[in-house]
Amino acid sequence: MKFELAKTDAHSQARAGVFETDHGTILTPIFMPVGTLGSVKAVHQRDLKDDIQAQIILGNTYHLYLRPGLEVLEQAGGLHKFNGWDRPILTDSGGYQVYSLAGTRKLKEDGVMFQSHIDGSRHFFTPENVMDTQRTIGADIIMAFDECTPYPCEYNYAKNSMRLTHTWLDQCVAQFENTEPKYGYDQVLFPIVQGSVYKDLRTQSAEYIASKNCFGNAIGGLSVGEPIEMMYEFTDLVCRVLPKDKPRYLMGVGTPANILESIALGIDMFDCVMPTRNGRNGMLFTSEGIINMKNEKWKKDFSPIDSNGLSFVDSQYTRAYLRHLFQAQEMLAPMIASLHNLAFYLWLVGQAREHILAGDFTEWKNRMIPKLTTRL
RNA sequence: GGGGAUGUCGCAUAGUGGCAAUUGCACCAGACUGUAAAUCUGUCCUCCUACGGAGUUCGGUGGUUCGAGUCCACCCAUCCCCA
Repeated sequence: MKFELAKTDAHSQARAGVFETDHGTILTPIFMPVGTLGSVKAVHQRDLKDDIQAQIILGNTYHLYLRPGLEVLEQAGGLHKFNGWDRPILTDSGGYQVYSLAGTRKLKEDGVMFQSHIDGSRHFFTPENVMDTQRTIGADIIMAFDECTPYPCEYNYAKNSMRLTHTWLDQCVAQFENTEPKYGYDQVLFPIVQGSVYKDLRTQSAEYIASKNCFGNAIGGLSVGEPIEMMYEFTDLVCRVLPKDKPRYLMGVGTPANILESIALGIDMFDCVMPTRNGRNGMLFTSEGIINMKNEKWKKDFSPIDSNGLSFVDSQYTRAYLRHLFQAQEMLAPMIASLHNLAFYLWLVGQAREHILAGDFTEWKNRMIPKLTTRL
């Protein structure tokens, strides 16, 4: 694998890069649709690939481990073969589930005891077995096992949690280096910066993560409820510490505006459930603003969903019809909305890249932000 | 013509003396940031100085009662059975 910067913006920290994997090239900055269970909810692989040209998608270790399970995934020949997606895949380690499933897990020094949300069965995740699991899933990019701290978070908790994440990282790196890919293509490991919203901890964590000299680096523990300015502040702080020549991944972010602002701070990779989950719930992101498709005001709006949109659904369907589909709870509604939103997110990061290459990124970004946050 | 039953906030329901009144649906609005989410929350009689206050409500009219959706009388409407 290879990551190279094609251009760095003169007026911000934004960068345009080329990330080459055995499953194809990723042009950064990039947005990665989330496909937790091995499927981007409500979206066909064909539409993801041919229509909106997603370059990489996510999967989740915790979910895939529980179902369908490692035996199935291994026999299938890995997740790519199993779900028919032949472009890159990144798997989250389950670190986020340590946070989101706080009610059904027990945190220990050597790992996390999870109680399955599906059948209540107990499972123990360790840095080592999480690496093995991700080897078996066959993700191109593997995430270190971490603890995503909540917000707010006491200093001492954040400090101890960060230390635990670092200890686990050592174990992850060792296990990763002592094992081989299972399906004949390369895999890389990304460690994750934690430290909550404490400057000294974040700095310390970023330095530690950078010292491991992994292929790329990720920032976790943000966008968990803290004020948005705080998220930018800490993204900026961490980016200033992380090496410039390696890809930077801001986990779980975010709104279209969040993404542009974070690109300006030096982030290359994003993932977020927002375009798919909010899409399923009737929210559409467009270049003119945000639409709540369920609102009565679209009842008789027979204009296209998004006249600037690049997906076939944007011109194929009208707002009135899509609202009708949501009202009637037709399955087609979340499908259309998800595809539209993902198309928009990918268009947005693609445009960001174009403007970085053209040298007018900041100007373009500042022009876009007010539109992105408008409520139509 | 005779007998029986029922009328509650859009629809459907709960409520047999303290009730602006249960629940579901619909409607309207909001939330959602490494997915326990095709989910969740709020509003849903009217008005206001709106985590509070005021006014009008349970087919109609009258009555009993400190107090009535609830009890009584009559009326109206609907449904069922027998002619």
